[in-house]
Order: sequence, then structure tokens, then C-alpha cells
Amino acid sequence: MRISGPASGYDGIWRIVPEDHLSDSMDIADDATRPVAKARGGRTAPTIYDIAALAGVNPSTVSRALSKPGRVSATTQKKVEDAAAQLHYQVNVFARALPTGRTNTIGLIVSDITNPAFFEVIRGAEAAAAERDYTLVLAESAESAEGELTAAQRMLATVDGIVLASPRLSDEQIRALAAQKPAAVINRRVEGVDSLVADTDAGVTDAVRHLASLGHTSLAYVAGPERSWMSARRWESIKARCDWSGMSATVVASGVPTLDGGRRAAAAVRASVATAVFCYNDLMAIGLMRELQGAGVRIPSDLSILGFDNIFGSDFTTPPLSTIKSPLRESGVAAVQRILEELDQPRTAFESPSLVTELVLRGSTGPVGR
Amino acid sequence: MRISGPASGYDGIWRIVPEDHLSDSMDIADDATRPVAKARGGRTAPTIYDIAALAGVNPSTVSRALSKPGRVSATTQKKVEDAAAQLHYQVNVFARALPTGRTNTIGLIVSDITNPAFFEVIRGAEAAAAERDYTLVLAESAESAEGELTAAQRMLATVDGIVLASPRLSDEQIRALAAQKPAAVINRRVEGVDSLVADTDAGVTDAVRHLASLGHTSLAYVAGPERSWMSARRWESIKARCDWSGMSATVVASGVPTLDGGRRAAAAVRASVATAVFCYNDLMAIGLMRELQGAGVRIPSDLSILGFDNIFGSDFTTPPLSTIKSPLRESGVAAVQRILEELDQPRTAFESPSLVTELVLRGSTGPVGR
DNA sequence: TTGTATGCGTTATCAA
DNA sequence: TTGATAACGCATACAA
Repeated sequence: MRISGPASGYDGIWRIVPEDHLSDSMDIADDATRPVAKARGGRTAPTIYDIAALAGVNPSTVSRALSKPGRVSATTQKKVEDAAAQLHYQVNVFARALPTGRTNTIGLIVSDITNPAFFEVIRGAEAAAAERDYTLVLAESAESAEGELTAAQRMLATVDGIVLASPRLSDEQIRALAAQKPAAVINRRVEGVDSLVADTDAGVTDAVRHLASLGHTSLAYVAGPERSWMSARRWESIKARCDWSGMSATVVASGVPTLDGGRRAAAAVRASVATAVFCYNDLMAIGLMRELQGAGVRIPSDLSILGFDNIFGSDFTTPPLSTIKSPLRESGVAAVQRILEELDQPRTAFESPSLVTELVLRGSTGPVGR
Repeated sequence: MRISGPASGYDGIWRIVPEDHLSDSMDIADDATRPVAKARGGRTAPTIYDIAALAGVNPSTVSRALSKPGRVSATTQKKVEDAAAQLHYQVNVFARALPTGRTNTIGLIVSDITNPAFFEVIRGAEAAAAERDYTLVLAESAESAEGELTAAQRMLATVDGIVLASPRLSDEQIRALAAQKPAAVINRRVEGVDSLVADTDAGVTDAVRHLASLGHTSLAYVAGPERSWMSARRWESIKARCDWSGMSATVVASGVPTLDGGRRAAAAVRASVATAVFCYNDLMAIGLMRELQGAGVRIPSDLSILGFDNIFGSDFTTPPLSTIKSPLRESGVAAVQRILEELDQPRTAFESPSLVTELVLRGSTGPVGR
């Protein structure tokens, strides 16, 4: 059991501060030396008491003026704002969080911070949060369900709501998390929890049709992690489409959704009869392609390869990777917007936005060889 | 001027939560439903008062037992810990930060969260922070000096120390920041501020020697942002080495340190007489290479290209990029360790660790053509 | 070693 | 509309 104390005060949290989109409303650029609470020089930050004294009103009035505009007369509102500006007042987030429990912060947990697939999810979520003056809080679970749960649990103590991107947790665990604070899940459907899931069928249908037109009749799927809901969905979608088209499809391997996972699937892929292979994501597709090319396999003439997501770098390869693009940014935006909605008025009905995938044809797919 | 209030409560901060390295000391994996402060169900988190009541001691004793081990008798220490464990107690970070001003948090500002070059800096910094039970806080400045200053300024209010990676700020601004709380700078030398800078000469020397042995006599350098201290350093290093070797070297362009910045430098590179070109970073090198290849230039037979950093994806290209690897992770680790040192005992002398670059030869460099 | 009392900066409740 | 005052949870100076 974890207890507090210096040796366990670490809550495993990183934070990221993007450029302030409200910069037009500030002028601190010429003054990097105004006081910060408990700063080095011993100077202390101005409080609402200082503002109150300067404006000639009560501190509680200052609090109202600054946090609940409209609950105070126009004249005192101005007096307070002027005084606050003059003192370079900045609210103490700790003091505010203490009585309210609110931090104007939303958590986002991704499984791997170095996976470019999450770039856009993060940026989308950040933009949606910033739009409403909220702060985004990221978590990395290192592809481990256990790490994910502890990260989420800790995060929950300091955020107003939480977004889980491609979680590895069980449905039950996710529901338990969602019971505590507003939550949303990306890339996975969980009964009873607001879920943002892209329609993979659209992209897969186009991809299979494309492969069929190229003469392929035997496909393979290099699966992602066993616990990945989305990996299962992608396989289902591929299988269904192949059945419909009269093509054969098999799962050849399963592993970590990284470059290395893709490399390790190379042997199994070569052993199969497939002439075209889908990979769970672009990272695996690139790893597979490079491993195969190293062994003399020509892409796409000997084998066609397709990925999912369309990440940074997927067009660096030779040939550039054909892939099924996911609405990553849109998912991040929608998830945060949903949390914000719940925060504004709890218990409103969730209406999932339409999120569609799209086939991006580049060079790694071609006519069936020989 | 910025004032507090709901419409401006956003402090532009994201947070990232990595897997907890202390997971062996906890057992919450089977219990995702214990109370969180101000949770949905209305349940409230246990406080030191609850622990005090259960252990039969005073709350202040609980506080001491949990935050300053050794200042309390062994028996009460155990009583308190047991009670805390039984209640699943988790310290309220806001309440702790209020009187102390300490958050056990260290800030890190990078210019672009999607630049893979920062992956290792981030992971290194995170690891060093986690090692000491500190939390890492990230900031993105979007390559803008102004955004960087506001991000840093805000971050300063909630962290114990700050790390600036490749900052675009002026030396003066950086010093002003460092005057407020412990600070460290990565990839740049700032007088009066602890700086972590890799020795570029080592890698450059090897690279120029390598190019000379391949018959090159005329080099070019595609510079990074004008305000980039490191870009200037790299150019100096290249120029000095070329002078020494009797080779000519020119700066052909300057721009944003991204794929696009590299692409835009293509025309200038073609117009130059150089047969080998260094780029400020791998991102630019890849952008340049792809743009050139699209125009029919063969790499490396028509032109040799070198990058800096050795980022994710730099080996995806054809040919794979030759580059000068930077000690990214080590820089992140060292910067955080330095901050921690300052926090432990202020005003200790700073001893910079040795950080060396290294030439990584791949396929983008070859014998001078024709 | 432990208990008492007070402060940290803000919000919220209640009167005026 | 505004002012006085009591939480919020923890740390700490001081007293015992």
C-alpha cells in the first residue's frame, strides 16, 4: 500500500505547457521578474488581500469579481480588475483547488509518449482544453495495464476529468474510474462509458477493394497487443470484408505495437501464404517492412504492406507506407469536449460525433507478385 | 494584463503521467474505487485527521510521521502508517503546496512536442525526476520566444525548478527566470545559469574528416532558427573544422527547424556549389533530402547529406540518414539532477558533466559525385 | 517525542 | 451588492 511522505510524494505526473493562446490579453513579455509565490528572493506573490487593500474593498469581493463576473457591480469590478492588473496578480491554483476541488485540468492517458500516433490526439485534446481555458494533463502507461491504472488513479486526484486513449485496462476498471469523475475513452468501446471510436470499416473497405483490384486473394493481419480492443476491431473489420469479397484472411502474429513488434512478426509473415499484409499500426508496419527488406523481400512486388493511423514518418520509408488514416486529432478534441460538457452539466446524453477512417495510398501496396 | 477568473484560469499547462516506478509498494490494482477528493459520488478522501483518529494520535503527529520520517517514535510511526494504509490515504497535494510552496515538481520546456529529438530529453528528465520522487512538468513553446516566456512564467508558479531545452529566449530573460527558482538550460550556454551543452566538436570533427576522405572539398550548412544558440554553435564548429582542413564552407539558408524548413532550403542548396551539406537537425535533413529526391537529385551520389541528433525515423529514409548523434537523454537527466541538487542545498557549485556527440554513419553520405 | 495553535490563499455561507 | 467569517488539508513554530 502506498502512503504519503517524501519517499512516496512522487505522483508520477509530467505536465506540458503549450504556448498560451491568450497571449494577446497579457503583457508579461517585458517583465519576467515579477514575484512568484515562494520565489528565490523571498518575495511573495500578491494575494486577493493586496488587491482588496488597493481597491478599497473586502477580499471576498475581490474573489467574487475575479471568479464570478457578474456577481459584483460594474464599478467595483473595474476597480478590482485595475488593482489586479497593477499588482500583476496571478491566482494561486493550490489555494483555489483546496476549497473547490476544481483544478481546471483534464487528464489524458496514452500508452506510449514516443508513439507518434498520439501526437495528434494530444494536440487535439490540448486545443480543445485551451479553448475553454483548461489545462491538459498527460499520462504515459508504458503499455502496461497496471501502470495505467496507477497513473489514472493518481491523476484522478488532481484533475477534473480524464481521457483514456487506447487503454489496456479491463472494462470493469475503466467503469470504476469513470464512476469517480467524468471520463471518456478513445479508440475503444466501453459499455456505460463515453467512447470515441473511429469507423474502421470505411478505410478497410476501400483498402480491401484496392488490394482485390491488384489481384490479391490472400491477406494476413499482424495483430497488436492481445488486450487491445482496437486491434480486435480492426481484425474483425478486415475479416468481414475479406469474407464478403471471397478473399482469405489470417492472423499471423501478435505482439507489442512498436517497430520491434513489427520486426518480430517478419518470420511468421514470410511463412504465411499471404501476398498482402495489414499491420495493427504504422509502427509495426514500418518495422515489418524494414526487417523484410533486410532479408531481401521486395516491397511491394513480393509483398504489399498496409498500416493503420498515418503517423509521422510513415512517408519517410521507401516505398512510403500505404495506410489507413485515423481521425486522431478529432478524437482528442471530441473526448475533451465531452468531458467539458459533463463538467458544465452532469448527466447529459452523450452523442458520439462521426469519426471516419480513410485510405491513404502510397507505395507499399502494388499488384500481386509473380 | 492577465487577471484571474474563470475565463482566464487556464494556465496553459499539460501534464504527463508515466508508469509508476514504485508500483511494487502499492496494491491499488484491485481497488479502483477508493475515494478521491471531491469525487463524483460525493465521497470525500481521507485526511490526516482520519488517520489521527484511527491511530489515536494528534494530526500534527501524523503529518510529521508521513512527511518527515525519523521525527517520530518508531511505534507511533508504525501506527500511523498502518492507519494510513488501512484508509488508503493519499496526500492532498494542494493542501501540502499551500503552506510549503513546494510541489515536488520540476518543469521542462521544449520548443516542439512533436519533434522526436525531445523524446529522449523528456524521458531522461522524467527518469531522473522519478528517481527522486519528483514529477516532471512539460511545456511546449511552439518555437516562439514569446510563448516560451509566458509558458515558463506560468510554470514557475507551480514547480520547484525549471529546465529549458533549446530555449529561444534572450540570455537576459533566461537569467530573470533563473533568479526566481532553480533553473537549468539544455543545448545552450547562458552566462550565470547552469547549462548543459554537448560538445559538438567531437562529432563534427569525425564528420568532416569522413567527408574529406570521400573527396568532398566544398560544404554547406543549412542553419536552424536565427535565434538558436545551438545552430550558431554547430555552424562555428563546422566552419572551424573546414578551415582547418582546407575545405570551403558556406551557410546556404536559415529557417524553421522542421521537415518543411528543410524542404524550403532545397533551392538554395541546389544553387550552391557544395557537394555535401550539414543540416541543423535531422528533421531539416530529412525534409531537404526528400525534396531534393523528388526533383531527381540522387543521394548520396549527387549530394551527401548529414543531420544532427539521430532522431526517431532518421533511419526510415532511403538512404538512411547519416547524422551526428546528441546525448539527448543524458542532457535531460543531468539537467534535472542539477535542479534537484540546487533544491537540496542551494548555491552549490555547478559541475557540468561531459556530454559528447558521436558520428553515426548510414547511407546519406558517400564519395563526391562526378 | 508529542500536542496546541496558527497560517497558507481561496471559496462559500451567512448577514447586513 | 458587499462584508465578515468559517472551512479546505496540511505544515510548523512553539509549548508541554
